[in-house]
Amino acid sequence: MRLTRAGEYAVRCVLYLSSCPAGEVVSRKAIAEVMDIPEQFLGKIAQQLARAGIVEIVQGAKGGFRLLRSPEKLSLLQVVEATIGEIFLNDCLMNPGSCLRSQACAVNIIWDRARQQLRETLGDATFISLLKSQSCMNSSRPTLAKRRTPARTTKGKKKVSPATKGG
Amino acid sequence: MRLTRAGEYAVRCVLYLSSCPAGEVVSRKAIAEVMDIPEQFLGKIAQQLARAGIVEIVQGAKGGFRLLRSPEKLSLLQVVEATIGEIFLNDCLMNPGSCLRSQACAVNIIWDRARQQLRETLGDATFISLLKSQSCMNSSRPTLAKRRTPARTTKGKKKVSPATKGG
DNA sequence: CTATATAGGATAAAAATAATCCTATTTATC
DNA sequence: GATAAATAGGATTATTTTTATCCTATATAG
Repeated sequence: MRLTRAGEYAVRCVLYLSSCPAGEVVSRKAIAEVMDIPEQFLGKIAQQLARAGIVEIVQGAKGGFRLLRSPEKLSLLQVVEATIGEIFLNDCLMNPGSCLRSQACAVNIIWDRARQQLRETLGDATFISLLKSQSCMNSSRPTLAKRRTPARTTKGKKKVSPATKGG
Repeated sequence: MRLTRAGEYAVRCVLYLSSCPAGEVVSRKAIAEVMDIPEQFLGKIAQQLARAGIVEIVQGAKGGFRLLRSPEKLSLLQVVEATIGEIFLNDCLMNPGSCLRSQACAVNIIWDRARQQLRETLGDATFISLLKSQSCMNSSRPTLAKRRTPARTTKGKKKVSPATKGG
């Protein structure tokens, strides 16, 4: 009944991209380090975000991910569902054919109502609104959301030192 | 992000007990057969329902389960949470200590709102209301919810024949 | 006392989740 | 074009969660 870690990582990733200048390519490594996501795993997650048209993956040197959607119009729901699939809360809804109990079933009507509320709540939460208020990043990383991509002036790779990670 | 099968089974079990005369002991086997629940697994689930004070387990010959709570005051939420634990939708809420991102985090505020709505919706759904409207059982089992415990007049065990199961 | 039933610990099987490895391919830069 | 920097993506592995099932013990009705 919980958001998977992949879903959480996806949100973190997009949250970070949303805090960077629009259209900027941010390296996978940087996102992984700053947002505390296993880098290879982030690669997989980004593929799903790319399939959903949320990010663009730029290969090659200086490659990375670019946010394609404006944070004003991108919701938590879109990012989460791009990653874990459409949200359902129970199985009868998921596979109506597999279960004789699906139609006009009072229990499923409740679950369906709950599902709709959940999706509406997540759908109303845009990334711009998440950034405006305190976001996950702020409490653990110093003023991260306000920085404009740390790798801007650095040509070579700038490894985030473990010392500063603790915050 | 879905209700586990154990949770679904628990709901089915209580739904069935709710359809029986108050205080009646219904055998595990009967519940398992009619509601299509693996019998041993139902045993485990019943233990959790018993710990939560929702059912009483009666051992020995003519044993089984008895619903302790009135279906008017018993909610889907209570049964589900007795089985799968308190509902959380993400992990920061679950283990605030383990995650620096928990406090005043916009993302978690959204998840928390969604969680509250979900719990409220499930909490408002009483078993009596589920029985009054079409319930899961009705579409797959003939008028089950209206019957008053089939094992009433039968002394020996009455095995539900596979032929009638198909509906 | 015997048959009927559930308890509950241990264990197993299956599925989902989380991650990692490694080769291939793409791209910027020299 | 060569080279280095990056990601792609299939295959694989590890871990955790879920879903059971086995089996001995124990309780109860008659």
